[in-house]
Amino acid sequence: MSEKPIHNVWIVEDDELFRASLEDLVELEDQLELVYSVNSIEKAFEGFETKPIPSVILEDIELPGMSGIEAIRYYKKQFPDVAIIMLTIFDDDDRIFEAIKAGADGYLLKRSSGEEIVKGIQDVLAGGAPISPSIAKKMMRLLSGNSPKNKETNLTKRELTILKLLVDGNTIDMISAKLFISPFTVDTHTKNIYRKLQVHNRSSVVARAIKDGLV
Amino acid sequence: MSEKPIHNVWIVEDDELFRASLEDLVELEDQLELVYSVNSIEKAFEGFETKPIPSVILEDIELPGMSGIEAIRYYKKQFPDVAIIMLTIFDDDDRIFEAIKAGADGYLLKRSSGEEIVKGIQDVLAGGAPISPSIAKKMMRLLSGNSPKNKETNLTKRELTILKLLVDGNTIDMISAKLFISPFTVDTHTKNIYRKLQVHNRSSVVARAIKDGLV
DNA sequence: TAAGAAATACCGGGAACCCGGTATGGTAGT
DNA sequence: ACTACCATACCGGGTTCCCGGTATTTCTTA
Repeated sequence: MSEKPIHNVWIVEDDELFRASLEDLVELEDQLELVYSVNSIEKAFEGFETKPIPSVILEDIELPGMSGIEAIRYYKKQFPDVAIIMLTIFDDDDRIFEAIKAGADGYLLKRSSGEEIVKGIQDVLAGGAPISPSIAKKMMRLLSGNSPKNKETNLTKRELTILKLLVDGNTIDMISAKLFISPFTVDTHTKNIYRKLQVHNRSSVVARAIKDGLV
Repeated sequence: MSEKPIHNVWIVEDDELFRASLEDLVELEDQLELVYSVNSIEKAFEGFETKPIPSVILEDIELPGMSGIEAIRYYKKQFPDVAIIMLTIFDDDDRIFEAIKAGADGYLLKRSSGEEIVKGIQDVLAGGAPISPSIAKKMMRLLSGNSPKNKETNLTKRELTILKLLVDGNTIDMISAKLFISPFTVDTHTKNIYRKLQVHNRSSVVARAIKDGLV
């Protein structure tokens, strides 16, 4: 076996102190080489032609200026094989989902230990996706759809049944036929669902039902 | 501040060797107390009435007999506050998604180090969701991959704008007012959206848009 | 057993939707 | 210059929704 391969690392982080500690972390690892470290996305882009191709980019998601999420797409376009780790202060950041969709490979909290961050870099290089546990919790909620609100909807069984059929695009008459009840009854249930969910039309009820994981 | 709280741990694992090493791991931690360790789900259920309530259950997902995923629901029903960590040999296990939906709190590979498993237990106790990086990769694919058509819906810019407003529950007249265009125009766009997405009513278009991540 | 919730059923009127048309000016590409 | 597409605008007729009511029959549960 020969030497372990060396991996180039870029850092994009505007907090000077935090960036300095990231730099230290990377430099202390033998198999990592810090090749570019900047405080804005705009500067990062300037390195596209001049700096060594990165294997890993560490990027703050809360950067001022251009959205850190938009930037992900550009990095991936420029360097298709790069692994991107987003860093964030907050674990309840709505941008997590956006970043994942844009192609981020990992998602770590800034309050993670240095050890955890280094391990995260190794994980992405091995093809894994390092995720801080509290962020993973968010992701799992998204996947399982059990958003916290869904426990307090106090919809009855019958109302839930009808709600599912509404979400599937059925009209009142269709539901009436499928459940063998009068269309008037379906109408009544529908009105009650609207009242309980505080919406006033079909579109909103469908949107609410899906987003809150009621179906 | 008094002593750190002690957390009860159950282990459900049929591989005798692996179970023994899990037992060792737990027993070596001061704040963890191994209170029940069995090799099948059936036996685990027997402990519902007689054994101390667990804070954490470590369970193999590949157990013979009753599905480990079904078991999750029973544990959660019996002990609503318990944190469940599933253990698996394979990171490409299709049951990952099922387990998450059933309410598992964490998902670790058996090949994880003892250190990582102990950290995982601490993570769930802190309300997080420990996930092995290679499994997290799977999850992220599910999250980002559930909108594959997203790029090829051939909706125009304007149609997308109107679609978003439709999903938010706006009527044609409201959209017309917001975009400063005639309601007839909005109607035309809506018809074109219906045709392109092959749906025939508001509910279906909202459902499609949300589920396919078009909005 | 009395009260309350759930499920059922009905009516009418105004609003909104769905669809099949037709039509025109602008703009991007070949 | 021609084609294709986009965004805009209009009409009419049938369908469906939305909301305000009222009302009866189970269930459940305190």
